[in-house]
Amino acid sequence: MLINELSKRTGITAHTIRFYEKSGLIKGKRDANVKSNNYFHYDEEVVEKLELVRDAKSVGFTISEISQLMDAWYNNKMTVSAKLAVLDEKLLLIENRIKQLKEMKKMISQFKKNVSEDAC
Amino acid sequence: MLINELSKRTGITAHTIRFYEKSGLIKGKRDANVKSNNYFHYDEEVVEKLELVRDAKSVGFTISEISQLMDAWYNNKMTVSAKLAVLDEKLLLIENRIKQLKEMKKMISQFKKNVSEDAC
DNA sequence: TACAAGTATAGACTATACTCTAATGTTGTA
DNA sequence: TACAACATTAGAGTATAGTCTATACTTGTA
Repeated sequence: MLINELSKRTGITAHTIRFYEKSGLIKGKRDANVKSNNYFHYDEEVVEKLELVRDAKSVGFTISEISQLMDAWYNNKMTVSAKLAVLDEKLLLIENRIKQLKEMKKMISQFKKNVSEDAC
Repeated sequence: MLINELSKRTGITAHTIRFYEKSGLIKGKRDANVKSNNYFHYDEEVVEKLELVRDAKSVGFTISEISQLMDAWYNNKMTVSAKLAVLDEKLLLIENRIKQLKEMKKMISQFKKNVSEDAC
């Protein structure tokens, strides 16, 4: 599919998709048979990758972290142990963030209680 | 205390503290008695606030979200129900983020399994 | 009193992650 | 064939959150 369809499929604008392409997160392929244009073609794997990008971004991963994660996912040149190392690192990061969020939640809940009591 | 001490107390650079002051997150007071300078003085509440800023930042809150949160915490002009509304909104945000992080964790764990199996 | 250390303000600079514009070429349909 | 819709690249612009520099004044200590 071309960029416009990819954009519709993922809900990510063509501009941003091109930005991700420049950043190395995804790669479109050019059709060697077609000589009249140099349009990029994207397959289902790219759709999958963009969905991963969206999920990872929503939990606060940076482009560079997502890039590492994608390598562990799709890069066949990485050794298994290198992939596992990246995945373990990200798991740890996620667990820490969950822990901090839970503390924040406790704090805010306590705060709600204080605010309510002050009102009486 | 002056900015240098505040910086040491919180581990946040004086530059960043001034940036937070400009952003409206904290407020130093000037001593009306002292006329030779216009140094800002900070109290324990500011230390507390900066610690909150640090915690909130680490879980992905933006300056503007933190600003809202601080208002619900410290602003006496806000009504109780307005404060509770802000706090509830932030709680929801946190819960969503935790949910997403847990999904991400599941995904990465599954991925670890796949990578390990592929290796055999 | 000299002078190092601290403080204030304005504004320039950086990094991240887009977002948009301009220029130019290609494709598909009335 | 006209022309709207779509594609590409380069590069400019925006928002967020700092980070740093320059300039100038103040304070504390040898």
